[in-house]
Order: sequence, then C-alpha cells, then structure tokens
Amino acid sequence: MSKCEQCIVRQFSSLKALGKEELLRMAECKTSYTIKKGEPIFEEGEITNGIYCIKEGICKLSKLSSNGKDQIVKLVKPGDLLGQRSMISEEPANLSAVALEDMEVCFIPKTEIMQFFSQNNNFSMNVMKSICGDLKDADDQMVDMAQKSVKERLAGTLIYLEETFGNDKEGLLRLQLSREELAGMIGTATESCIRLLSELNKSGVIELIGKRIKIVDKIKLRRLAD
Amino acid sequence: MSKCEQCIVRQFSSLKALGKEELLRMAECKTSYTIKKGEPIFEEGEITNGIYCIKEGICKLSKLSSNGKDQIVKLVKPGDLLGQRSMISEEPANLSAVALEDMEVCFIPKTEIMQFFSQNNNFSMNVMKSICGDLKDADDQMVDMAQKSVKERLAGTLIYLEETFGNDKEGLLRLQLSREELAGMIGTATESCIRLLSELNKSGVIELIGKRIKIVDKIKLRRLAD
DNA sequence: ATTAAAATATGATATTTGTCATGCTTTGAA
DNA sequence: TTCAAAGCATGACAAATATCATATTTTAAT
Repeated sequence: MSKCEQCIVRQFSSLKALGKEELLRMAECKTSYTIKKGEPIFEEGEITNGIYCIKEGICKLSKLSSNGKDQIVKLVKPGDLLGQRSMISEEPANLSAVALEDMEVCFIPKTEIMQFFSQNNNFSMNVMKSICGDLKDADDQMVDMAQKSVKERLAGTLIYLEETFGNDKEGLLRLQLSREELAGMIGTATESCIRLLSELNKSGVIELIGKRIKIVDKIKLRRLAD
Repeated sequence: MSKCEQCIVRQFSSLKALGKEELLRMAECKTSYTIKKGEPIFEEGEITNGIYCIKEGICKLSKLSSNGKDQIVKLVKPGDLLGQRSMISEEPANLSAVALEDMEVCFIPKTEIMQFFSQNNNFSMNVMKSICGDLKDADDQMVDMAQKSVKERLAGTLIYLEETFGNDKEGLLRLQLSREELAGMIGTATESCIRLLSELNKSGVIELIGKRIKIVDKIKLRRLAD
C-alpha cells in the first residue's frame, strides 16, 4: 500500500488541504486500481460510494442520450477527482467514466471523505471550489452547444485539447481520440466531424497525419472558434 | 428589518440548516431588495460578494453568446439561492440574473456565509448538495442541447415549465415567457420556436391563447420530448 | 384615444447538419 | 501473413434549422 503523503498528484487536487494524519488514515483505507484503455471506472446508474483520485491517465465522462449517441461531457486528468458529484448528492452516477488511456486511480470510501468534510474546512472549500468550476464549465459548454455551429465547436475543442493535454514531439495532439469520440465531445454526427476535419485540413488550418491531428494555424483556428 | 427566523422560503433552501443564533446574526446583516420585472439582480462579469436568497418571484440566469443571442441557463424560484457559484469560486458572475416577475430578494454578505461554512457543517453540505444538483442539471441540459432536436427540446421545456411553475386557474402556464425567452431556453431562433409552437397548436398538443400557452395533451407532449 | 414600437406570426429561401450508401485503410486476432 | 472487423473518408441526398422579408397583433407611451 503506497503512501498518499508522497503521491505527487495529490498536490493538484482538493486533497492538498489534508494534513499528515489525515493522509495516513487515507492511505490505510484507499484501494488502488489499474484500468486499461477502453475499460470503465464506473457506469451511469451505478452507485459508487466514494471518490476516485486520478493518478495517471485520462478518462472521458459521458452520457448516453435517448438517440443512442454517447455525449462526452468532460475529460478528466491526473490530479482530478471523480465521483464527488454523485457521492455528495447521494445519487447513482449520472455519467459513465471510461479510460481513454491506461490509468491508475485510487478509490477513497465515502465514510472517510465525509469525516474530512466535517473536520477540515479547507478541504470542504477546495471540493466546493472544484465543483463550482465544473458547474461554470458545464454552463459555458451548454451555451456553446446551444448557440455555436458545429464548425465553431470543433475548432474550440481542438484548441482545448492542445491547451489541456499538449502535443507530442512532432507537434501532434497528445491525446488520441477516435473520430467518433471527437464527434461525441462536439455533439455532432461522426461523419460531420470527419467532413469538417477534412475541410480544415484542406484549408491548411490543421494537418491530418493518419488519424492524428496537428494544429498548424492556431490563430486561424481560434478565429474559427469565435 | 424582518426576521429571517420567520421567513418561510428559508425552509426550502440550504439555509434551513442554520440555527436560531445564526439566523439572528443573518437578519442583522442582510439587505432586502425589491426588483421589478425586467430588471437585473446582477450582470455577467459583476462581482457580487455575497449571495441572494429569493423570497418572491422568478428570475432567469442567462449568458450572452458570441453570436449575440441570450441563452437562458436556469430559472430560479423562491427558496433558491443565487450567486453561490461565483462567491465560492471567488470570480465575477458567469451569468446575468434578470427578473421575470416582480421579485423580493435578500442579500447576505460573503463574510457572513463564510462564517456559516466554517461553523456549520450541515449548512456546507446543503450548499454542496444544491450546487451538485445544479451540476447534474447542467450536464443533462448540455446533452439535450447536443443531441436532441429543437422540437424535442421545446416539448421538454414546456413540460418542465408546467411541472416547476404550474398552471393558473384556466390551465395556462403560470410563468409567462416571451417567445424570444422561450427560444433562449431551448437554444434556437425565435422564429423557429414560434413556428414549432404553431405546429403543436395545430396538432392539438397545446393551445395558444394570445401569447400564453396551455398544455392540452401532456401524454403526447411527453412522447415528443423523447 | 392615437400611434409608434415591440412582439408575434408566417412564407420563402438558404444554410447547416444528419443519414445512408459505399469504398478505402488500418488494426488486431487467428 | 491473411483476413475480418473496425475505423476513416467521401458522395448524394434528405431533413432540420436559420435567416430574411413582411404582415399582423399587442403593448405602451404620449
């Protein structure tokens, strides 16, 4: 059982407010998991009874719509917590969490978190702030979905992917999404997404290298995102 | 200065966790406002430094999109709190709040709320739960915006308006929205909204009495909402 | 009461986006 | 290595939605 005290990602999450003693207690009761790319951490409707702390890898939070398409609501990266929303609301998960890369996560049971809430006000405030950040993002995304065109949303999403997850050595987007997943983030049909990527490719704004994407003209892309 | 202790709406909000002493303190430092229909409580970008408790009336929370249209993100009713998100995030307001009816609201300064947070864990949990509820709603709405048709969203919104704000004696929706506002909730052009309302009217699902709306066949409307 | 402005309504048309069909390419398992 | 399945790509077309024009009705200010 590894020590939470020495875990680097803790510094980037709400858990940074925890004291030495609390970290020891957490190390005692946490469970570590390895999740392979494509596997779920939890699914919509499941009761989770605790939160996950992402140590490594990226996962998507998505929801199945009544039309059968999977809408990606958020991407989660190392340092982020997962499952707080439904734990606090005492409801089953509203979203499914599926690994986009091989992942390492730690599960911390609800009882422990609730103790931290009642003992450590800084921790509570950190969690609140992070949920408030999620709420702002969700509101903004909702407005974009309602008011922007698919092309604008695609441009915005490509910029987001570069700024959030960066590029590899050759300048290609580090996070590899399938065209279907990219369409699921944008909220459009896979074919429409592919078509617009081709268009951006032809106009020299991006470059498609196999299924990978390179942003060539970020200025122009930003203009397209509005 | 009226006593918070006797305020009925308090029972419906996170504030119900406050004790007698805390309520007395709150009554001391709160400010009451009357807001006329159409007037703002605060605007996007403003720093609020506290939260509003809605005593009477309904208001819309909206955000101006880059295409110049106002997207309505949420409707807020008596008992709800307003401005928690930006207060907790320590950021300017992300949304504008504008009265849809004459309103009465109380403003409680941030310093007071922060004291309650540190002293009263039940209150903190209530606020957290309410924000988590907002987050779930926002996620769900985002998926609807991305995946549902305008007609489906219109049907869903009409049902929401009836279930949340009820009907008057004649069975018309109690909350009166202009066509433009309704379009702003749905995320569509005003003309499209009007056209679809006409269509629902002709097919006998709803009835348009002047600019007011009566839901005639809720079963069919619910089917249309998917 | 009159009238200008705003809101509602509807038609015509353009644009965007989705759907279906089909072929090509990559991937991974036998 | 081969081959089937999955993913990617593109064309043709249909459907949904936005935009523009204009008429009618309602509202509110004088």
